[in-house]
Amino acid sequence: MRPNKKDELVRKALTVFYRDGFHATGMDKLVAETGVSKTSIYKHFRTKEELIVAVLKLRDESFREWFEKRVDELADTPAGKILASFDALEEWFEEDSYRGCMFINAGAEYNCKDDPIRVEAAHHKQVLLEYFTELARQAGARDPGILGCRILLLKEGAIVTSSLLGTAQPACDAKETARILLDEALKR
Amino acid sequence: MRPNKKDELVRKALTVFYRDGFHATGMDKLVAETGVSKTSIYKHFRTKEELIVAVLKLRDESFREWFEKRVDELADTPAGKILASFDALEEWFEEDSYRGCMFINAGAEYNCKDDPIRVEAAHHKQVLLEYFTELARQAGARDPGILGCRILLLKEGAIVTSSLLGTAQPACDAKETARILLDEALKR
DNA sequence: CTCAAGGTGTACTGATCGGTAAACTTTTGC
DNA sequence: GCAAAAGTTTACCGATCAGTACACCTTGAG
Repeated sequence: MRPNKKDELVRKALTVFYRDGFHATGMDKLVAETGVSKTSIYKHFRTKEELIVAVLKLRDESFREWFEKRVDELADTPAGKILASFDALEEWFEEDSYRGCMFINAGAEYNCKDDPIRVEAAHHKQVLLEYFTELARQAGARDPGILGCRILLLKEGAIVTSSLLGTAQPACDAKETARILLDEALKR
Repeated sequence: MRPNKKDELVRKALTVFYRDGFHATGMDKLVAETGVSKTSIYKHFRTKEELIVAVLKLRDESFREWFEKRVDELADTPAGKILASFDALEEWFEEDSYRGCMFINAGAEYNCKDDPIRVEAAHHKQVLLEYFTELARQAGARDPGILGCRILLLKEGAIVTSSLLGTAQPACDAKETARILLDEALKR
């Protein structure tokens, strides 16, 4: 299997895991949906967990790439980008395939706190926090770390709420809330 | 099995499902941990899903009972109760057994949008939204519905973040954020 | 005491779980 | 062109999955 075949396996596995969940997706289903035989899968990944970690690494990379690119398209100023984040989220929520945040879902299924899957999920959130904190700094927030935390809270809340309630509305609520926090962080 | 035995089964099943997850908890493990034989379990619940729904109904009831009671103990005024919500959450986050929100976790594992498990999860969030909205109304918020939404976003965000990052800190961040939103909703 | 009714534990079902052994086919290096 | 290496297929492993058949035991009524 050529190296790009491995990437394609991970890419296809990502789709299935995201759609159906981790425990609910057996290796046999993965074989059927990716077209890659089980033996080949186990040539590249020693266990299902290892495959899941690879899937999460890809997800981290591609989600952030998409998100940051979309935010850059939607706004020019740092403050504008913070608000535009929620427009980008809204677009995501409205996709038919939207199934919440894959890292939150992974954390829900793998609870042992030093599980590599959970570590990967925590890492993703940490990197997003740094992204928002950097935007907050560029926007001139009084305390960029605190504003970053707050924006992250709104983002996570919007993801969970929109997923469970089945509406993209929380993205708008979060955006208006972010506007208030931004004002507060810039005044004086 | 006497009726209170059934409740005890659901209570014990709740502990196991919350600790280990839904798909990762087989009926055999449930038999071992509850001391109730499989035959007896299936006398009361036709399927595992039906048992899970019963567990979620109990969780909804007991969580809200604990939460609202704790908030009432911590504050007297409606605005104070909104802020005290995050103190109550912080206490929850610090429990050793804390494993995030059971409804978010359930939604992560059961993605089919009309699955009764998912419906139960959505219902729980809806009821909490009404709780916060009512507090916002009593506090004299300009638009109680909007403030309620925002507080809910903060709560969900804090739950997810504290669960993945393994720290109760997001409860404090969310509380300070709620204070800003409250001020904004009361001014003028 | 007897007998019926309902709750219980044991042992099992076929299906699927994650993972592997070994034969077979394709690709690669020389 | 030919052999070694890499990838694939098929068939299988024991364990566990959700769910059930049935014998057993307890209980309450007469």
